[in-house]
Amino acid sequence: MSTRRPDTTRASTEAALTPTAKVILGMLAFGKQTGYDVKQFVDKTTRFFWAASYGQIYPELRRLEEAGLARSQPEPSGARARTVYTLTDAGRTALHDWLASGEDTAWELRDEGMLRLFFSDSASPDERLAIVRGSIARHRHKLEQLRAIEAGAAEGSPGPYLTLQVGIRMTEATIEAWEATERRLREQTGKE
Amino acid sequence: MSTRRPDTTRASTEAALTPTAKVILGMLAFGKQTGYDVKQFVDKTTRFFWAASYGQIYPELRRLEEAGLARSQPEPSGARARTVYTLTDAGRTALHDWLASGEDTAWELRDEGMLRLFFSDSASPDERLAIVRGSIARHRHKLEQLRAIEAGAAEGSPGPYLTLQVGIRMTEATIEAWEATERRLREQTGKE
DNA sequence: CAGGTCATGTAAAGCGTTACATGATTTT
DNA sequence: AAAATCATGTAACGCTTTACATGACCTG
Repeated sequence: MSTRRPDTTRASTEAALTPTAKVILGMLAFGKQTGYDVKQFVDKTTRFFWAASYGQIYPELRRLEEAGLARSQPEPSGARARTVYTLTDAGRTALHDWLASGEDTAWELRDEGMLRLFFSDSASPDERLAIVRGSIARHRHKLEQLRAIEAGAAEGSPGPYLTLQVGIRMTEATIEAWEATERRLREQTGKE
Repeated sequence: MSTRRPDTTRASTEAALTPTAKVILGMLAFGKQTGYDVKQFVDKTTRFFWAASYGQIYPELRRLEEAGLARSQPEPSGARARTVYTLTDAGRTALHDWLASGEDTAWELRDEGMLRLFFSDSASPDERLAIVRGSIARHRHKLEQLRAIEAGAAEGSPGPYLTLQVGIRMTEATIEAWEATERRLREQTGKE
């Protein structure tokens, strides 16, 4: 098995998955059924590193069906409309191909706290300290949320569990990095 | 009823700064002069936590001037067009207000490696390991880039320097977190 | 004189959130 | 009976990248 690049020849006729398609495919494989379902679970789990909104999810579900990666069937609960989605074989393949292809792994961070610190020469020492403390507070809050998930997380499925562990360690370390900065600033200025 | 946005209340008439406005204001305060200049420096420094493209920068510079936060003057170098921007007092104030306001500190991460790990129950153990190793490789590469910046970074201006330190520590810890996951997987499967 | 850098910009497309709108069902 | 949750969707808007287009200046 050589390192097969996405050949234009055959088999790769499929358009690349959109970002939201990736979560949805995964969530459907995970047993999630409706758009609502997917959204709830995203908000409980992946949101820290991969968010999605209804405005993306519902249209994308339809697109996935058009593309033959998912199949929908109406399963109303009483008189309440409800559409259940399942992966097709093509969908399962697409998910697997994406998981197995190490290509173009997106990584993107938008951290306003870091941007503020970067420009903090335009602020007073006290304001700089406030920026640092603000970041610490926010990351601590995030850590609490992650730990809350941890508490209720069965170790049953390794994927989510391992991911949570990485997220927790990353966040702990981020807090430490910011705390080190705080210490540095306090030492320099001798401030409280 | 009209969608009332918090505008016409005098005291803080200024519309909120767009994301790109924040980098630009900071960069101008930092002594950067042209759009090109701003872009080069962003790519060398903040890009890891706050990116910006020409397609945003040039229009935003004009908007900032319209809003009275920046002033432009043509300073061609020879026959080559060149527009130099400077902060106005209002611009300096806006920058400072943003730095000092702890409100709504955006933090957003998009990490495809984590998403893959999350869904890796749909992959084989070997593929899961490959996902983890891919993440490690990518973060190591980023760390190298950060260290390269560090080498050439004068400690002169504390803001950028402190930010770089935070970034380096964060990245180191992220690598460790992923390596711990790799170890865990190797222990479980007894794989190479 | 070729290739790199300086310098400016635009158009189209993609991605994403927010806010709105609707109504059924379940829980308190 | 009210409030929360389940469930689906759209329209408007905002942000961002990508790809294109142009041309001057500098360095080897």
